[in-house]
Amino acid sequence: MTSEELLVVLAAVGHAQRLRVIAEIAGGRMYVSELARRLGMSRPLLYMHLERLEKAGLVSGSLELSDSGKALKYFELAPFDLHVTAETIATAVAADAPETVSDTKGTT
Amino acid sequence: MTSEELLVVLAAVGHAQRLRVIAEIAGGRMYVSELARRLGMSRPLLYMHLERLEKAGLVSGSLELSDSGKALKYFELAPFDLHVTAETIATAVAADAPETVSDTKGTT
DNA sequence: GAAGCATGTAAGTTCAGGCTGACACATGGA
DNA sequence: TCCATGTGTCAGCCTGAACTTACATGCTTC
Repeated sequence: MTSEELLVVLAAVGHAQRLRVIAEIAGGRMYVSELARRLGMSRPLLYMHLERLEKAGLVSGSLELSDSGKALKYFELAPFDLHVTAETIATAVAADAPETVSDTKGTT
Repeated sequence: MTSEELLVVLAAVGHAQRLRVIAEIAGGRMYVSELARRLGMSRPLLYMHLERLEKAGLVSGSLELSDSGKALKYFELAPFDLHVTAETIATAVAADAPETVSDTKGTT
């Protein structure tokens, strides 16, 4: 895992609102408008956060038709298990910068 | 663990530069100026990041006197092991908001 | 057709965090 | 004394993220 990939997830999860979003849909899938009402935030804003969470692979959304024929966008948690230690981070950063500067080998 | 505490750590670790800082001192303790040179960033900036990491409990610094009598501020990793799952988050957020709105119990 | 509720998106604004440059101060050595 | 190197802090700029308002669109139901 590169540091960039790790960073996307960490940055995604490192925000109060997004933590609330995760906590909310941890209780079950929900469509956007409903979720926005529950969390007391505007839909456009929620959209942004959901987008970010989705890009990080933490949630996944799917557009579905309700009985009444209305289109509802449901979001649910994607199972994730992030283990963060100094080693994890060091490894990720190392993977990100392949060229060991201190080394004289010019394996370019 | 409240969501705030969790957030401090996650936000601290959710930044490229700070990941690099952690990765760097994962290889051993180092004083600020040296660290700044290695990472190629200004000391004031590094200070800010170190402060944030320290507040999150990820690193710890100590001012020491070198042989030459110069004061050096050494930073080293604080052992940490962060496990992030939907449950972790949900629990933290729940701990943050003690009043269960949907519940009628007034166990305040 | 108007009202209600849903998805999307495109403005625009505000604000915190990231970052730079310059400073004060201390010490050791030429 | 002057220079190099270290700590520590402050003022200020600037970018990007967060957030709001407003709109277009589609579907039902009255």
